[in-house]
Amino acid sequence: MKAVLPERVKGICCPPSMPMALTKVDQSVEVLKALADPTRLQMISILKNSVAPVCICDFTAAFDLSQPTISHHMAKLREAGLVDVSKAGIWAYYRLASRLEPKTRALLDVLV
Amino acid sequence: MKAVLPERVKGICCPPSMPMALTKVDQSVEVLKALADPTRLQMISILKNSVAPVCICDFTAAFDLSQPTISHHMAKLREAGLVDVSKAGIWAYYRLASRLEPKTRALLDVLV
DNA sequence: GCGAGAGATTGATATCTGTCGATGGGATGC
DNA sequence: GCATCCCATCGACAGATATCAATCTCTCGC
Repeated sequence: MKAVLPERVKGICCPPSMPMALTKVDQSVEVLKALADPTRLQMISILKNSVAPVCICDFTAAFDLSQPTISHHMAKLREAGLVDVSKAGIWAYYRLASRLEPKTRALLDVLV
Repeated sequence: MKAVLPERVKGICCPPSMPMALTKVDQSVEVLKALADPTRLQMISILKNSVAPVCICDFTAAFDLSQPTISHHMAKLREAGLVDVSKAGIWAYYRLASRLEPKTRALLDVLV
C-alpha cells in the first residue's frame, strides 16, 4: 500500500476519480445549506434538545428577527426535510423530523 | 418522561432557552458554509479518499470550471481550515488538514 | 358574521456568492 | 534574460439569499 505521487510532466495532469455520486452530493449539499446559517442552526439545536414541540411564536420571541424572517427560516428547514410541523389552533408547533435519514441524524448528533 | 405541551395563553409565549453558545454556532456555520457547495464537497470527498496530496491542476481538469473558480473554491476550504497546501515547484498540492477539530473530523466522517 | 391574533406568503431591497476573464507572482527551462 | 507554465488574486457581473413591510389566510372568541 505505497502512496506513490504520480509523476508530473509539464502540462500533463491526472484527474482524480470522483468517489462521491452526484446525487448524493446534491442531497448532502441541500441539508448542509439548510444548516449553514446561524439562526437555522440554533433553531435545530433548540428543537433537538427539546422534548416537546416548540411553538414558532417562541422563536419569533427569542430571536431578534421579524416574524416573516423566522417563518422563512423555518420553511427552509421544512423544505430540507429537517423538521415537521403540526398546527394546534392558531399556533404552529415544530419538532425535529421523526423520519430523518440515518446520515442526517448522525450529522445532527455531531453538530448539536 | 412525559412530553407536556406548555399551556398557551392568548398572546403569551415562552421563549426557548438557547442551548448552543453563539461562538460555537458561528464556528460550525463557517465549516458548514464551506461544505455547502457541490464542488467543494466533492473536493473534500476526493481529498479524504486520497492517500497522497492532490495537485490542484487535477481538480481544474476534473471539474468543468475555470481555473480561477477552482482556486477560489480551494481558498474557501483553506480559510475554513479544512485543507492544507504545500507547494512543490510550480505545483500546489492539497490535502485534508492534519489538525482537524475532532468534531470537524466526525462531520466529514459522516458526510464523506 | 365580525374582529383579532398567529403564521405563511408576497414584493422589494441590500448583501452575499459563484463564476469567468484579465492580471500578477513565482518557478522552470531555454 | 526571457518565454512559459501553474496558481493566486482582482474586477466585474449574474444569480442566490437574508431581511423587512405589507398583505393574505386561517382559527378562535364574541
